[in-house]
Amino acid sequence: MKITFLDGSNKEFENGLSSYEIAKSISSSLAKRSIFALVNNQPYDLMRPINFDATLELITEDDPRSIEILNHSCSHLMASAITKLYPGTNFGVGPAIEEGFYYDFKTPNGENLTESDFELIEKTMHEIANKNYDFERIEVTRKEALEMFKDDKYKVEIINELPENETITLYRHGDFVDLCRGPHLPNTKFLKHFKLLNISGAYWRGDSRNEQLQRIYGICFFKKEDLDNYLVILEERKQRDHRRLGRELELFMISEYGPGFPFWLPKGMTLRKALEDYWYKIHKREGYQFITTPIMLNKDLWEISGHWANYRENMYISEIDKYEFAIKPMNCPGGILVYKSKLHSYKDFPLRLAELGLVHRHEASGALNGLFRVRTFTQDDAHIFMTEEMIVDEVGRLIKLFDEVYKVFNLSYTIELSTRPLEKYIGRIEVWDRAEKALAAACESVGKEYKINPGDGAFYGPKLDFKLRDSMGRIWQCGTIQLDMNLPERFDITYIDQNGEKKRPIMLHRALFGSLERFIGILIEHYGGAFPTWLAPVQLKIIPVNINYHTEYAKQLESLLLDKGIRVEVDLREEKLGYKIREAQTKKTPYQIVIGDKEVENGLVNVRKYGSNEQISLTKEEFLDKLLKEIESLGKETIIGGKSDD
RNA sequence: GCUCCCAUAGUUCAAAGGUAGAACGCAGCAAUGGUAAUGCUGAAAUCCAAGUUCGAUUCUUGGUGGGAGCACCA
Repeated sequence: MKITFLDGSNKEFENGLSSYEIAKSISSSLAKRSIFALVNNQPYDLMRPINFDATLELITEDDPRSIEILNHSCSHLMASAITKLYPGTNFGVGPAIEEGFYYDFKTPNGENLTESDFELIEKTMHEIANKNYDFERIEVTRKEALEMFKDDKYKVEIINELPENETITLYRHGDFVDLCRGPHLPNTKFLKHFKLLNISGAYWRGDSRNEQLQRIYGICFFKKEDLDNYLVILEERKQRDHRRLGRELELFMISEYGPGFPFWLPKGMTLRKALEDYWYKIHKREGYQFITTPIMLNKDLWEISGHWANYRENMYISEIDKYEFAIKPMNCPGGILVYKSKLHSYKDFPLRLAELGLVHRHEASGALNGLFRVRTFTQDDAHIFMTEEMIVDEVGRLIKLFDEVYKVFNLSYTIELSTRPLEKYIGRIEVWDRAEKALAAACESVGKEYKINPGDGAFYGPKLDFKLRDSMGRIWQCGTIQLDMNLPERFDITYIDQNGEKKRPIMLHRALFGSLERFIGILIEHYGGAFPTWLAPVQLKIIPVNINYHTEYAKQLESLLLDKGIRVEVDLREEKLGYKIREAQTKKTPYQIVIGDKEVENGLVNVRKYGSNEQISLTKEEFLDKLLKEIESLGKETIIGGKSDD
């Protein structure tokens, strides 16, 4: 057989040689370091014989692609250890994931394992791995597979769902055999530096109607230092957690009397207000009009909108004067009432009605998570009414706006286009197809990549979702652009076209931040609490060296800055200078100014930027001018280069 | 909602079947200072309910709240 290598060279080999043997013929150290191979770009076990002309790429442990194989094999190792400790355990699925691996299982007597079992499982894993078992690939028929796994109902279910013509493969190390597509490591000896991280429940096949299995997450690396580094990173992420920073920086709190109902503290409210001001400014520029709609409306309205039928279990409902009222879980019905309050012409389009709308949703208790998932939040919502021809332009314009705003925060994001659900959807398929094409075209028109998320659209229309990442690597939907083919019908909204005829407009929902709560949660973690000056709750701390001699000048400076809208505080406490400096730094105040004799005599300020040890002397006027420029430019122009926490 | 874990001053952590100790923060007093913690003194806590027990904050059960994940979702 002829094997072609990556560099384009090729060589004849005896049929049936494995990648390992081919590697060995080139260099024994290459063979040793190789983890798996890509044969005609298909992942192949290193020891699997090749019987045909093929291209061959050997993947060594230095290649990031090998880490997935390592983790996948480690999940098998864990399963073998659990089987040894709890014979008869049934296994669900056990893949490698972005960070590490997991395996779902159910012990024979249904006893639940806990974190305290990790030590023993890890020890057993090491014992098995140290036997240096080869991972053997075994091909079997469906019948053989069903016979082998007859005691494992999950595996039987999986086997029965494999396509008829697919070769069924098993992998064995030692006496443990698992149904698996592979590929795997050549040998368990690579599995040395792993750690089990957490345990939880997980529904079989990801469906809450099914029974719950146990899931253990773990992670594996080739080198000990990589594992150690990872554990340090986990620790650092905890330091960045917005719930922790929210408390330390006094931004928000959540009381046990209102789970999921955050309180904004003065510092957090200031930050939020800065964000809202920015939001108003750009939306005004983009031609939006602003409204506020009531947070509570009569049940009849929710019956028209369909929420009463479809969303009731998430709504807070109250009876007033014998009528049922619901607190709004969404702003759209209110926005539509505003639209319907007058007759509209095609000349009004696109009509953009924006609202910082406070909504309440009764989310499941287990879903709550700091500011990321709450039961009351403010959506930076807007409803846009237009004709179908306007969709591509308007959505393209929106994507550009979203991009501009996320760039201000240096946030990276991905776009997902969610299409028509397979079952639960309303409207005609042709309309859906056109709408989906329009959203895709809008992305393309502004040169943005998107991933298609088939079947994940809302029942009333397709949508573009903008996903941001938190410090734990979890992805959260923030921005969203949704076409609505339902509410315009239900509310019978119309406009008058060129010919004086009544027509049905297209309606679009969109949110840029998604919710202020979630977005600010993301920002807290993104900046690690060290906000850019324009957002920081306290932008500037003035610290007099001696409160008896320097207070007057400090107060003068304060009123000069306050007058320009700078958020400034003077620290007049009877504490030592070092103490106040330390606090200004731990609270991550963007700028601190120290006022002493030198400054008072010469009308100067001594400035230090957060994260920097550099001190700069400027005149008051010069400093103010630069500070205002920095704030005005949203941080693009800075006074002094300092460490940025992005 | 489900599985597992957790619950002690405002916060972060100790300790114990016989009512609990520290650090930071807070209050008072002293100290007047040049870039990350001045000293002393003080106030301050066992989430709620039932059970076991001579005695429970500790053990058991239930509730409430929190964390990780699943499911659900901005």
